Amino acid sequence: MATEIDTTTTPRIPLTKERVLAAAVALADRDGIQALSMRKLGHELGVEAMSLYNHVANKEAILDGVVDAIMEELEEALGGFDVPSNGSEWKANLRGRILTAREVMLRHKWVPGVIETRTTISPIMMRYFDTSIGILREGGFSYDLLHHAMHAFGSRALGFSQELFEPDGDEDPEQDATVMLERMADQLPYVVGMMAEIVHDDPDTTIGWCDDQTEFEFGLDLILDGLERLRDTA
Amino acid sequence: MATEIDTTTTPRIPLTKERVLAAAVALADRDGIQALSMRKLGHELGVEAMSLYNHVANKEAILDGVVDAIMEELEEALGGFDVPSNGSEWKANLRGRILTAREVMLRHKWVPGVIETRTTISPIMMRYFDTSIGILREGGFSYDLLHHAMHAFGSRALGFSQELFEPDGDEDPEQDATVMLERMADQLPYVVGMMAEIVHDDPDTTIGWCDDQTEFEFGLDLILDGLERLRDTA
DNA sequence: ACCTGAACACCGTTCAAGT
DNA sequence: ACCTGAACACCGTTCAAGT
Repeated sequence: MATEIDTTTTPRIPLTKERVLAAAVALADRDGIQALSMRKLGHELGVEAMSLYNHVANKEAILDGVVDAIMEELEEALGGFDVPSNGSEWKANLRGRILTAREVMLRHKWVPGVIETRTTISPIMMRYFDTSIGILREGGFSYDLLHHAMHAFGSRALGFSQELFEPDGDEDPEQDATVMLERMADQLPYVVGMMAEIVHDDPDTTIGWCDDQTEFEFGLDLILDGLERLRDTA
Repeated sequence: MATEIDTTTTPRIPLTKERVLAAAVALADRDGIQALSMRKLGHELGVEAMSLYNHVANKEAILDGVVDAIMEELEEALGGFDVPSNGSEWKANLRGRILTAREVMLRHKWVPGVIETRTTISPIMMRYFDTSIGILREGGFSYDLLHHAMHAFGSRALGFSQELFEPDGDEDPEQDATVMLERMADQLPYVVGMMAEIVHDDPDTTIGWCDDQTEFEFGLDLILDGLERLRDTA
């Protein structure tokens, strides 16, 4: 492996939980989340898989740990989790914080998938949500409406949204969406109609794929605007 | 296993792809998605795991297949995928279809997780989306706006939303959200404030857990209302 | 206190062999 | 044509043994 430490010349750096988690993040960034196994992670650190158990309880603890490591990266990117004092600017403030979270997630695209498998909320995650809630509260929302709002955001509060059917890297052209579309065109009148216009709007791309950033911001603004309206009519 | 076929008395029903997929759905319904392994599925059918490969290409094909089986169940629940002729009722029609999809997903809670791992859209899924798009189109939406709308719905179009941190069945009380909340109360002023009011609103439950159905419908209506407004101001 | 090697109980999948 | 048994290349994890 490219990043393996040369144990013959390099004096052995003692293993710590922090080093294990940092190596786990690096491994997932480089080779994808499916490459994050105890054996491969051990190999990356120049150690047997079983040695890792001296520093973390089990693999679940590693997955909890890497999510926390990413939350720390987000806290740094935001300059700390704080509720800004200009409460009336809640919309721009929340929007900006969510788009920063999105940047962090785009740097570690495997993180959303791991977050979805977590069953507990860690303290740092809780602090992130606390200040998100705080921004809404200082923006004049009732706790009742703001609670609904947090549910409405869902994963968007953390900067990602479920893009259903993200096409895989290894593309079998025979079961490509384009091929199916041609073959089923008569059964899919509205999809065909939509595609024709999307492609027209975006002449650079052949098959009119979507700009994820634009779509994310569209959905985010739809929710933010809707919440503002509910706040003002309550 | 309770549902295993008694091969000594029952004449052997020939294995087919349909029987394999039906058994896979039943197994996941009963024991959870993690129980759906080739070996266990074979055992359920009174056959070795390797026999399954005579009827499906591999495990991925089984996962594709069970999603399609659920989509067929949805098609039946909806009485077919059709675009109703009363286009002006688009909002109620789309809302009703999505809530029906949600009922199907609640009958098979493991399905959303499987859908999230799919990389291709199957023909039946495509037909579902085609008619969803059709409802919006006949409701007076431009293809451009309706395309954004589909992205904004995300998984909600299929009746589920990413409930972050769904608490697990096996609850370690020490890392329960309640315990952490007490311990971190001073660092989480807004969460504490919100909780105080949510619990007050809902005196039946001790810790003020959320009604997922209510929250799903809130988010859904927020998006539907926002889209209607955009359609009318465009 | 930390690391290792062997082992256990699982995976998905292949392949040659059976009927 | 369909099913089987053995095997391969992986998993996470336990445990006794090393230093």
